[in-house]
Amino acid sequence: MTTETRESKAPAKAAAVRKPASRALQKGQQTKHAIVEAALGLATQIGLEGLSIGALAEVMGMSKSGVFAHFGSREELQISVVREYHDRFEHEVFYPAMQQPRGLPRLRALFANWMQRTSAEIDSGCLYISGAVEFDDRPGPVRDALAATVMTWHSALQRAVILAQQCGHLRADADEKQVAFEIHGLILAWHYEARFLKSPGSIGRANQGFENILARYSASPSH
Amino acid sequence: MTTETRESKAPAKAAAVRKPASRALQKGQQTKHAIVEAALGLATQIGLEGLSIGALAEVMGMSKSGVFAHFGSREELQISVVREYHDRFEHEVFYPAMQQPRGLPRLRALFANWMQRTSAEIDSGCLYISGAVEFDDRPGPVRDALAATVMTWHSALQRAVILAQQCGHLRADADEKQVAFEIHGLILAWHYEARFLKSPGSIGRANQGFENILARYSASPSH
DNA sequence: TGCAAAATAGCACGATCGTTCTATTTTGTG
DNA sequence: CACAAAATAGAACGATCGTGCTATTTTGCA
Repeated sequence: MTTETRESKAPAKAAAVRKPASRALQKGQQTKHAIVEAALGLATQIGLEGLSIGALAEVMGMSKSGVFAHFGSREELQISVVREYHDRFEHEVFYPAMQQPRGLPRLRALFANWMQRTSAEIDSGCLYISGAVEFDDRPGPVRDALAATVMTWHSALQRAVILAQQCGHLRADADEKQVAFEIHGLILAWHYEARFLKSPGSIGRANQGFENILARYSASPSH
Repeated sequence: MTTETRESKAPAKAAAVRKPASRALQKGQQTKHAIVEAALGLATQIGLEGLSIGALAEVMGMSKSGVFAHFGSREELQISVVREYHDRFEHEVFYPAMQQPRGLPRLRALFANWMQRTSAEIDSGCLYISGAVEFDDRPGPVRDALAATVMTWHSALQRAVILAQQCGHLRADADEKQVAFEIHGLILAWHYEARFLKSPGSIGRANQGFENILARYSASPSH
């Protein structure tokens, strides 16, 4: 759940030679980050493909070329948005759950944080879901970045399942991919019904479905 | 699972006065249908929003305005595509399953046909899924048509669950919305993993998940 | 075979898109 | 303060979009 070797364009001497405290030619970086944040807000609403530099410039109160110069291409902007989303997802879902003890507590925390994250996205939209639809047959670096990010998260989820098995909380013969698949389905169904169909009660069905999955794969007898 | 009162523009006398057999000013209708079919093919690949009249005209070997004249607006074209998709879904998934006896056989057939349908869409894309993402925060007649169509299908699925309960195949205390929710999640997760992530084995996980759901809500003891 | 009507083509419009180019302003630092 | 470099603005480009307008072709029926 880590992604290294980014921002390779930054000159190495920025970290080597510095005078007062630790600020080195940062004005560009911080407005770039502000642009990415605004772009993420737009992308979660209208999608990565619907994200346009013109609309982004208007939100930022800048000129199109001023925004464009930070990325060099629309694709690079989209990739930056994907990375920003990945970082937020990591900090809001993954890291907090990692502070829970291994096994069921951590798995529950992962699901609860995931639900909470998606809950906030019922109004704004989830980039992992909309991006998957937009780029499922559009090969290129954006799709690769998106898919790599999602698969990193899925691997983390599967690892939590395996740990729960090793702790004796889940049946040892359960397939961690199967468990993660079914959990993923609950999130997707919830997002679909809540955000698109706007059917009430879907959050309860997602939570109930999670309990059903735990009960099925639970190591404890009966129930 | 029926949608009446469509094609209201057709003059009523077309069905009243006819000479030879039963063909009345049909050239326009049949090319319109051909256009909608081609549009559906495009929309399943690049989405309803990505569907452009120019690209559609090129595929059809027609002029832009020639295509446009059949619909009067892009929205009307999109709605026609949604209706065409609905019809196909009905004929490929719903109607064949209705020939199975009530209860588990029919529910299994619904899921199997749904899977088969989605399986064919791993290459082309599913309009109910991509459309939901594209129009989840874009109100208008296209969204309404899409949502109504999906909810019709969900109702049909829930009705099949209730029938299975009445047949004694499923537990009477199960919530049909909960069962349909979990089944829907399996389809969504499969579509996501197969079409976007391209992870192998996801079809088996979807089928396994369905068996898990049936086992959970089965009326028969143990198992 | 004619003739009205339907179907289609051709053209142009304003708007928006990503991108490039060249000025101009702002920044950080000697 | 001065000066180089970074950051931003402004204008323009070709392309594509949906749509309206007017011709032209094709159709169906007397």
